[in-house]
Amino acid sequence: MNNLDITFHTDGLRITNQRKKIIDVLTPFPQGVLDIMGALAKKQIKIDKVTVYRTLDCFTRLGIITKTLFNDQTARYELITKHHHHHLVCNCCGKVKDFPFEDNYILKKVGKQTGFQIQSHTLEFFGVCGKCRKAKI
Amino acid sequence: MNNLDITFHTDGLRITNQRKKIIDVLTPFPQGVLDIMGALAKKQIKIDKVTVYRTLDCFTRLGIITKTLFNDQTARYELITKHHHHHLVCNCCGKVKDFPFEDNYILKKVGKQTGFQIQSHTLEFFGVCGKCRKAKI
DNA sequence: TTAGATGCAAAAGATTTGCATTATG
DNA sequence: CATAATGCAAATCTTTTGCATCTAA
Repeated sequence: MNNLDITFHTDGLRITNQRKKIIDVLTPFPQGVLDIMGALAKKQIKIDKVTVYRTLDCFTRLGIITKTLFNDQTARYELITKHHHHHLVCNCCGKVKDFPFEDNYILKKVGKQTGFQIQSHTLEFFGVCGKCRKAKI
Repeated sequence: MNNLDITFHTDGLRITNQRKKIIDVLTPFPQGVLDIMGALAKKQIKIDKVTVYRTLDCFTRLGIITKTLFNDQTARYELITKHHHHHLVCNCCGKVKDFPFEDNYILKKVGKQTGFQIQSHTLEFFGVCGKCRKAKI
């Protein structure tokens, strides 16, 4: 019995073929539902979009992945890693870069100052990447 | 001639009645399109939703307001103030609190480390506010 | 066997587009 | 008067819901 089993079964959840396939294509890098469907398609796997949405919601509630809204109004999902990081999104080519940022300090500070019990936060940077800047000159 | 005129006219934009009314109800506090429509309705002002969207987009491109996506998948707009701040959103009652955070240092650091030219960033905290926490006990 | 999961169709909700009309500069 | 802005209808896009069927435990 591995960690995944334990996490799932405590909530009466089931490990299905679809869930296994979806977790296989998830990464510690933010992907939209279309990205995920595409990754599945590449492997000749066909899973209904609704199932993908429901699975991602399930994984999010279990704390396996995080959901972040990007500026293009779509949600991105990524596996949670020990080292929490944030993102830089290029407004020009859409490339996404990780940016490690130690935010424990600020999270504690915010909680103390405001009385809020912080459940999640988002920190995203948007701009133009080096390559696109050069291309414009 | 005030600053608003200059900003507008350099782009061949026009100051219309609708734009004046909309700017009147904008605040240095994030509002969704429905909030804005509501604020207008309270003043007996009827402006088409599409016009509101187009106006907000125009103001955003002019740098008068910022657009941020909240966890409920809708965009919020707020007047840009000298003192940039971030938000705490209560997942329970929806209340939004400001949280001042000096981020010049981190912005510069991110730009240097990654070669990105940062254009905007979002930092939002989501959790449960003090009142809702007490209410749950 | 039985409740949770899936897939299809359809709904919902936010935002965008097309186009004829209006009004600013 | 030229053209930017508006309003209406309809389209688009992402995400959610309902429901019959399937399947993991």
